[in-house]
Amino acid sequence: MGLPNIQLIESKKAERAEAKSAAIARWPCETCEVREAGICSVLLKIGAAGAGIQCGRPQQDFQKSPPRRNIYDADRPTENVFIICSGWAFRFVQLPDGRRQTLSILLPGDLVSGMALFARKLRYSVQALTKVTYCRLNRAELIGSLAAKPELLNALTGIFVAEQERADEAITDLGRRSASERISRFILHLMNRLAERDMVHDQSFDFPLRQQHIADAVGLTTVHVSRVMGALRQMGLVEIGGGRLKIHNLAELRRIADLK
Amino acid sequence: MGLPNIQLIESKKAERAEAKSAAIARWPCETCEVREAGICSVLLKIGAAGAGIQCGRPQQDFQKSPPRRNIYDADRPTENVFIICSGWAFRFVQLPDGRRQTLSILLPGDLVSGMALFARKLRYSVQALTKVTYCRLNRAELIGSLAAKPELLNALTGIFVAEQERADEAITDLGRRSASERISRFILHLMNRLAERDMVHDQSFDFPLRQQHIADAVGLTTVHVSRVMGALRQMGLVEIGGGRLKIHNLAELRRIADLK
DNA sequence: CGTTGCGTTGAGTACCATCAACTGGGGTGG
DNA sequence: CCACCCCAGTTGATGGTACTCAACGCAACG
Repeated sequence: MGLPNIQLIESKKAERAEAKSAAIARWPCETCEVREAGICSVLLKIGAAGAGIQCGRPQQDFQKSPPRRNIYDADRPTENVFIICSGWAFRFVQLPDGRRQTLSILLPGDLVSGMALFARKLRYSVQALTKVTYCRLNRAELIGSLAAKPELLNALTGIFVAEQERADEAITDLGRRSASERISRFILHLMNRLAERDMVHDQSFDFPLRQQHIADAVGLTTVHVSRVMGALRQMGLVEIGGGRLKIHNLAELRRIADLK
Repeated sequence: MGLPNIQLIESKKAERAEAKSAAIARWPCETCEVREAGICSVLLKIGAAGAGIQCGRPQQDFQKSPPRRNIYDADRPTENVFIICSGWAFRFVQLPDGRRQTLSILLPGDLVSGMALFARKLRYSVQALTKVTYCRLNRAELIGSLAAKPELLNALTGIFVAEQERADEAITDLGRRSASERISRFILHLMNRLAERDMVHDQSFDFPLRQQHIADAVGLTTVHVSRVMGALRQMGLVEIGGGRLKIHNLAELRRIADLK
């Protein structure tokens, strides 16, 4: 009784493994590490229910981008909505004279922006910061399934509210806070979002940003970012290197950031 | 044939006038000057159709506020959503140390904020800037009628997108633009919004803002606002007085504002 | 006629930008 | 292997924008 059963189990395992690797090719969501984050969990649930999103059109709907390439250019009409699957990206505006402001950093599981659902053209561009894989969804299709799927509507309103609150916070930071406040808040905010994705361990996390990216996000110059970050490092609050950031003195960093 | 008819007409006129003044007491929307602006037109259409919004519960749902009083205090739970009927208001955050940032100026016809629909507590406060009348709608009721009323959903998504775009613009302004750019953009943006309400004539419009309000909106101090506005005045671009602002050189102001 | 709120102006300063030089690491090609 | 370059970051010097503190004018108001 022993051996045959074991063989059976092994062969089933192999079957499943095969099925899985086939699925990987067709459907990266199956193995996605952040599939429970953000809007994806809802989309997958709906997709599983059979009716809803046609996320499964395979080759076209999952894209890759190398670092520093624009995923979307401002004001270009598109029928797609983007979700970041892996890697980091950011959404930004560039003024004619070259000044640049990034509006938000996009992490795995993030919808590029809620308003992308309801507008064919966006005022900002989206650029890959690391190697990025992202998912393109058809806007009209998504909106169509919105009326019939209250969970989706709920998830979206949640995303809208969060985005708007974050925007209000950014306005306050840029309007009224000093450079060191802005930078330490930026770091802590990033850590919180990564922690939600279980991407922080031992107060240390991946940090692929150049100082230029930080500067564009907090409205400063790279030179000044260098000075402030240097000070934070010298005070023993953070340590940066090898594409990672580690926080050594969270309490003090939070104090500087004027948090809680 | 002549006289009797005229009397009839006159008496009907009187009837209608009576009915109208009764309606004013119960339902200020009837005579609202901005009833076609923003979300109100949709709400009124739905209300007229009979089923939807119970905007007509009279005495409780229309409120007045004197200047400088908070209509809503940050983080206080509420079941209401606000719409500004007349007068100016603004939504702002106040940091513990007293620094203040206004997030948006609210004009007649404005929904206080789209996210107010989906959150019981808001991170910002709302304050009357002039004498204000505003309408309180029940949040749950409004959301309830949302599924059944696609026009309402459309209007709301439009408002969401506009708010988010405005927020992105504010982030860019505060992060990357100089004081004079910010102030001239602020003025021009305000003029555009007032023009949509037909409240601009001869490039002149009501301007009840103190320099403190401008400073809080554009992230500067009152002293610096005074200097920059003084310069704009001295260059002959604008004229301020008697609670009104008049633009004398639109082209040059737009140039300074880096618009178009 | 004192008070209060708002705007203006001046002097001095802090913060952050700008310009420029220099370092160190990583890749590339000779 | 080394020379070279490029990129990111650092550091210094200098300057400008905007802040702080303070005084004053002015109009509205009780």
